[in-house]
Amino acid sequence: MHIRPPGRPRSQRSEEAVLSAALRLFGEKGYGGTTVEAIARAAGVGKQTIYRRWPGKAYLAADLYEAIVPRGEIEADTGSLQSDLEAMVTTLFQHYAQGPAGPLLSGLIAEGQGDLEAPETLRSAFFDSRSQTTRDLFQRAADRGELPGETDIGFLSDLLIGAIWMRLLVRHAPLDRDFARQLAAHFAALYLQEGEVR
Amino acid sequence: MHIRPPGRPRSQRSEEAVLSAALRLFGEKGYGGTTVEAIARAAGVGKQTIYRRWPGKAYLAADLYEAIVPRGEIEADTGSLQSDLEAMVTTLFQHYAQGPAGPLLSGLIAEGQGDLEAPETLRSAFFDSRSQTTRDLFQRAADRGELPGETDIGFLSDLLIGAIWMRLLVRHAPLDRDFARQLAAHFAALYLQEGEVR
Amino acid sequence: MHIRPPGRPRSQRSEEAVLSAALRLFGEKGYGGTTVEAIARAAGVGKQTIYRRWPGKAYLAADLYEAIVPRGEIEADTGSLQSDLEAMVTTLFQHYAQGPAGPLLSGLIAEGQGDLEAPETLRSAFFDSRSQTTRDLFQRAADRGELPGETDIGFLSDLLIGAIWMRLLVRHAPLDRDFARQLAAHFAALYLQEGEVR
Amino acid sequence: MHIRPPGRPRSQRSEEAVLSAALRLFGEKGYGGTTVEAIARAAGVGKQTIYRRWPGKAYLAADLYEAIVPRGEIEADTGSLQSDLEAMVTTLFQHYAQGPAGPLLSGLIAEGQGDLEAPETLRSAFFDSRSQTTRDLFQRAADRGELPGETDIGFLSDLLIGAIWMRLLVRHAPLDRDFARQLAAHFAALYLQEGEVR
DNA sequence: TCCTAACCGAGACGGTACGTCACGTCTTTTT
DNA sequence: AAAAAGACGTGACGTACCGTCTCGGTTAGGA
Repeated sequence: MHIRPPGRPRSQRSEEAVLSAALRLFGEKGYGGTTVEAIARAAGVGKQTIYRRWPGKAYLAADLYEAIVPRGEIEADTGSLQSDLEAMVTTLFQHYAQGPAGPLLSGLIAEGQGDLEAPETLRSAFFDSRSQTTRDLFQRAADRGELPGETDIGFLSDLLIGAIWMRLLVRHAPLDRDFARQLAAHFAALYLQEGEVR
Repeated sequence: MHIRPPGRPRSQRSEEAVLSAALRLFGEKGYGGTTVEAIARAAGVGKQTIYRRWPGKAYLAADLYEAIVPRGEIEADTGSLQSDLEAMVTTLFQHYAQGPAGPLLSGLIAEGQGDLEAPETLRSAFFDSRSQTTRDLFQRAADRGELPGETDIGFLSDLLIGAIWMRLLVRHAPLDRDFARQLAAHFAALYLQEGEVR
Repeated sequence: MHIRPPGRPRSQRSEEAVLSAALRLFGEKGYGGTTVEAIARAAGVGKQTIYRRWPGKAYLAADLYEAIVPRGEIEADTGSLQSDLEAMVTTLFQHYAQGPAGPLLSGLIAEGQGDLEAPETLRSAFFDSRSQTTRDLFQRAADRGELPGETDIGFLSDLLIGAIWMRLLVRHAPLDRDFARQLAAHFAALYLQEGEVR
Repeated sequence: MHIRPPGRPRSQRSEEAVLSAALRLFGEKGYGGTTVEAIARAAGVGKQTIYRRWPGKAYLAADLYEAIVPRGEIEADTGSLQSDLEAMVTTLFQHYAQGPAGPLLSGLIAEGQGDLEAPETLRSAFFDSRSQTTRDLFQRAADRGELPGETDIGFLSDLLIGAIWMRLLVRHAPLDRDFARQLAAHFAALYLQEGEVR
C-alpha cells in the first residue's frame, strides 16, 4: 500500500523544467560554466526547488547522465568479448560525441576531487554502479572461457574505463570508432596471451 | 648570451616562499580547500606576486607537481619492459602515497574540466609533456623488440595512465605495489599475445 | 494601495545594523578610513547586503547624514531672517561639533569629485535637496519683505552654504557660535544695503 | 657660494615631462581618474622620479595648479573693491572654464578629506597661501575706506571663496561672468549697509 | 469549509573567494 | 646619486555563487 505524504506534492512539471534546462545549459556552457542559480532561472523555478530534490549540482548532473546514457542502452551481450566491447564502447562514444554527456561526466569526475572529504555518496552511488556494467561484460566473457580463470575483472574494468576517461578528460585524442575497435581488440586478445604465458 | 630584462627582477625568495607554502597547504587542505589568498598569506606575499607568475591556482599546482615528482625520478631504463614499468609505476605510487602529489594531480585534472574553453595551455604544457615519459618507456621496449612493430604507443600510454588516474580519481582501489605489478605484467605480456594473434 | 514585491523582503534588522555600524565607524575612523568591508564585518552582514541597498559608500553616508541631521531639525521659522539663520546655522554647527556629521559631509563632498563623470545622482538627490532648506529660509524672508524683491535666493544660499563648507573642508577656522552670528548678521543686513543702493 | 650636491643632478627634462603629462591626464580623466602610475607611464618616467619630487599626487596637483593659475595673474588692483573683485573672479573663472584648473582644485580639496589626520601640510601650504590674495584684496579696500573699519577680512574671504568652491564642487550652477558680477556687487555694497546698521 | 502541511517562485541572507587596481617602497642596471 | 623599469606587500574593490532562509501564495488531504 502506498500512502501519500501530507502537504502539497512535488511538482513534476518543475522537475522536468529543471532537468531540461540543466541539460541545455550543461551542453552550452559546460559543467563548470553552469550554476545552480542559472539552472533555476532558466527553468523558471526557485533555487530551493532544486536543492529539495538534489543535494547539489553534481547529483543533478549524475541523474541527468543516467537519463541520457541509460545503463540498459550501453549493455551488450552478443556472445563474444570483442563484439560486446566494441558495441558498448561505440554506443558510449556516440553519446559523448553529440550531446552533453561528455562534459557532464568529466564535470562529475572533477567534482569528486578538491575537498579532501569528497562526496563519497556520489562515488559509490554513481561510479561504482556505472562500472558494474563493464564488470558484468568481462565476467560474462570469463564465464564463457574467453578469459583465463584467474583474471582480475576489476583490473580489466579499470584499464578500459581509465583509458576512456583519460581521453575524455585530456581531450588529446578523439573518442571515435577506431579507438573503440582498438580497445575491443586489446582486451579480446588477452586469453591467448595469458594462456600461453603460463 | 643572456640579457636581463629591465626593472627589478622577480624575487626568488618570494617564489620559493609561495611554492613551499602552497606545498604545505595543498597537503593539509587538499587542492580545493586551498585558496590563492591563503597561499599568499602563508607565504607572506602579495596576491599579485602569485598572479604575476602563474595565471591561476592550477598552473601553480602544475609547477609544484613537476617539482615534487620530477620527470627524471620516475624514468626507468632497466632493459626490460616489465621491470621498467614496475619501477616507474612503483615510484609514482610512492609519491601519491605519502605526499600531496596525489591530491595535486587529481585537482589538476579536475581544474581542466568545467568551462568548455578549458585551459588548453595547461593540457598541452602539462599532461602532454608528462605522458611523454610513459611513451618513451614503451618506445624503448618496442625498439628492443619487446612489442610488435605495429603497436600504437599512444594507445598503450593512455591505457596505463588511464588506469592509474581512474584509481586516483575514484579512490575505489589502492595505488599499491600489487597494482603496479599487475600493470607491469599486463603490458609485458603483449608481445606474445599480439605475436600469436596475427 | 501598496503591493509587496515578490521574494524575501529586505531585512530591516540588517539595514539597521549596517547604519549603526557605519555611524560608529565613520565617527571613529573618519570617512576615508572606513571601508565597506569593515562596515559589513562590524554589522555582521554580507557585503552584498550593503551593495544591494546603496550603490557605494557615498550613498550610504548620504543616508546616514540625513538620519543624523534631519532636515526638520535644522529648519527654523522664528519670524525674522537674522534669528532664523542664527538658529539654523547654530543647530548645524552643534551636529558638526559633536558627531560624525562633519566628516560625513566633507567625505561626501570629496566623493563627488575625482572621476569626471561624477555620481550625478548623489549631487541632485543629496545636495540639491539639502540646500532647499536654506533657500526656503531666504524665500520666507523675501516674502516678509526682509529682502529686496529682486534678490537671487540661490545666490544667497550658495554664499551661506559655501562659507560653511569652506571652513568644514579646510578646517582653518572653527564652526562655532560666533561664526553663526557673523553669518546671520551679514545676511540680515542686506535689505538696508540694497535698499539704499538703488 | 653654492656647492652642488654629489651624484647625478635631477633631470629637468623628466620634471617637465611629468608636469605636462599630469596636466594632460588631469584634464582628460579628472583628478580621481588619474593615477601616479599613469602619469609616470605617460611621461616616460619612473614612479620614483615622481615620488622623489612630490610626496604624492596631491602635491603634484598643487604645483600644477600654481603653475597654470599663477597668483600674480589673478591679482587685481584697480582702485575699487568692486572692479578688483570682478577682475579677479573673472580671471579665475576663465581658467576653470577652459583648462584642468577646475578639476584640479576640486580634486585637491577632496584629497584633504577622508582620513582624519589629513595632510595638514597641503592645507597650510596651499589653501592658506592661495586665499592670501583674496584677503589682500579686501584689506586694500578696507585701507581705502571702502569697508567699515571693524570688518573681518577673513570672514569676507571665506564667504567669497566658499561661494566659488560651492559651485565648483557641486556643479549645480555655472562659474560665469554673471556670477562674477553678482559676487563683486555683493561685497562692494557692504560699506553702506554696515555703515548704516551700526 | 476550514485547517494544516508541504510545496511553489522569488529573491534576500551571511559567507567566501575571486582577480584587479593603486598605493608608496624597493631593487635591478644604466647614466 | 639619479634615472627608467618594474616587482614588492598591502589592502580595498565590486562581483559571483554557494546553500539557507523568509516572504506571499498554492495545492493537496483530513477534520
